[in-house]
Amino acid sequence: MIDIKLIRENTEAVREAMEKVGAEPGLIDRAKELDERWREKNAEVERMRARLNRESKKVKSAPKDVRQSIIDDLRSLGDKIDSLNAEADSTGSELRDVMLNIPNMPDPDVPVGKGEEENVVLRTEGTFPDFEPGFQPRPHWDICTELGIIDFERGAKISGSRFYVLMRNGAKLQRALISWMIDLHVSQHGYTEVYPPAIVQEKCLYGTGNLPKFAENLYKDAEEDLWLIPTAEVPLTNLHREEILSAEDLPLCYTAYTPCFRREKMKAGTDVRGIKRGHQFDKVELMKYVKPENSNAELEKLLDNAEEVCRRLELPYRITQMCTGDLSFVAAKKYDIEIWAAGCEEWLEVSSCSNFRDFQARRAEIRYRPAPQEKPEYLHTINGSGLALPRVMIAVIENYQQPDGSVTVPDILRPYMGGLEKICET
RNA sequence: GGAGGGGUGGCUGAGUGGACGAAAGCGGCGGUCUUGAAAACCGUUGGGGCGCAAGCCCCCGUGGGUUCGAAUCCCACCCCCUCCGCCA
Repeated sequence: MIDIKLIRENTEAVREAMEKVGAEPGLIDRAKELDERWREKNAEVERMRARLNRESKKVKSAPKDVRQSIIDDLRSLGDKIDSLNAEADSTGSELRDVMLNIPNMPDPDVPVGKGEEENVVLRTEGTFPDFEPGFQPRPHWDICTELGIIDFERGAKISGSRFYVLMRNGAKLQRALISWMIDLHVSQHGYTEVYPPAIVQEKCLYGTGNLPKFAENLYKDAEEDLWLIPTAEVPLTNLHREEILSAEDLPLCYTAYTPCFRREKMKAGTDVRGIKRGHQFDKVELMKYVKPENSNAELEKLLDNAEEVCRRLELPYRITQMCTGDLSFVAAKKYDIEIWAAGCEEWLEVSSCSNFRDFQARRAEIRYRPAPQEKPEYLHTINGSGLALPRVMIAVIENYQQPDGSVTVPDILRPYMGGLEKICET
């Protein structure tokens, strides 16, 4: 949530920001109006309640003969308060509903643009694979089926479309990547390893901003208030929900491996081949709780930590910055890391690194105390993948493929693969 | 899933209808004393909302209810602990 005070006091600036991200402009006017109405009603309720409290204290010592009439008066005052308070409450919850649907404000340095096509490629890194002249690199679904390390048909048989089964060295490669990435972030970048629940309560998803707007992308338990996480960002951000942290605890840096579940309902029909976009996938996530004044720098560091995975795997990648029109609902600034996959000839998004500023912190009530005795303030949250497994697998398999159909194991992963140098048909 | 016990401020823990946003102790912060530190002593110390301010309102697991008035009484739910059952 953005600060309601911004809407009250800087209405025009908020309107401009909403224009840039392509949000419905009426939301701001609606919020402003509801806020004014709520404050009026609430102030009235509080004035009446003050009177009720004051008079109630007198009842005990009131002379017997007037006592009953005072009580009668107060009872009717109480009834009035109840009904006016109900109005105030419903206005308040209407306001909250509107606020929950207002997206974050973009940072001033985010390029203005309407959509995906106006994102900016900041830089391209690494070297592209050097295949023999005349060799046409193949897509991973062909390579992996032939090697017997991914079984698409049986995945569909068990669970339907957009599911697959990793087999043998395919499963092992994923496991190696997970372990190696976590080790890298813990030992080289100073993150704390976490294994959180992959099923969470609804309020967690409000905290991160997945709800109320994006329910159609999520799986949920039909009977209980429990939802499958679409990313580890959800449990990691809720780890400190409704807490007040002390300044010296910050930054808190977490890394977690979890499965992720997405209904992908909106994307039906696209990317159905291969393992690029499944309903279930695995991810190693990076997440930070930081002081507001450090969030710019911390985002750059997190991006660099995620990039380190690409560098050490020696994969070609590029960094793009999202324009205002392609920012997520919650992000104030966002970079994507995309790895080049030589077989399907695509830049694959393997990480989105975002600064949410206090947007999620406000929703999830995560604060910190700048100094002892000082008032708590909302902190900033930052998050990015480090990295998403299936797409890194695609890139490794397609970029390290050999003309004989085998796949060379990147040097850095060999210790995690029992020394295996090459994945061959088995 | 069944039975019993319990959820109060950073922590321990009192509080069974009005003077309680809450005793006391510990911890934290500030000060006195001291060359410095410790001890001792004094003061201070939860969160939120509205308001220029004075101030007012709300919060004792959560949500309802009773009452002029609820931390305190009633109902429902949640969580934790112990025992039994089941189970990877």
